[in-house]
Amino acid sequence: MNYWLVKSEPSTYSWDDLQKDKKTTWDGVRNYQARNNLKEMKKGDLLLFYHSNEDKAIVGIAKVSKEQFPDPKDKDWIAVEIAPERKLKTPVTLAQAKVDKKLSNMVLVKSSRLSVQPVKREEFDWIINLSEG
DNA sequence: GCCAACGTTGGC
DNA sequence: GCCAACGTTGGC
Repeated sequence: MNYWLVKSEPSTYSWDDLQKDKKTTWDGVRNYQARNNLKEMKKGDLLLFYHSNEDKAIVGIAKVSKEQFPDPKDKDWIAVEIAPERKLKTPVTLAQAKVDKKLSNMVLVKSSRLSVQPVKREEFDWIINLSEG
């Protein structure tokens, strides 16, 4: 079981949109590193759902409901399907992650532009702990 | 809205 | 294959 983080601008597609839709095709990724991460995703893997720009916070947990398939908009790229797992009780902000010793090595902090990134199990668990104690 | 950081493109 | 130019992302 692996853990990931995906980013979305809430004005484009928010956590609430995902909860409303019950599932969504995570397509439109046009970056090789991000694509490689998409390829690694297995059904049942958990994803942190991060709101960039407006919130700059991890707001929910989603899971991979369908493994890689061709991006419907461009067959040279791939997509996965994700479904909401649950909303975090309190969002964990980027500012929190930056100052937290356990999270300061996260890809989110180190390489902020990557839109699909791996998360370590310890990081994932600690984020849940920060959010829900 | 600005701009730094980074990835991609294309001329050589 | 190098690297300058360019476009995009995303924090501030």
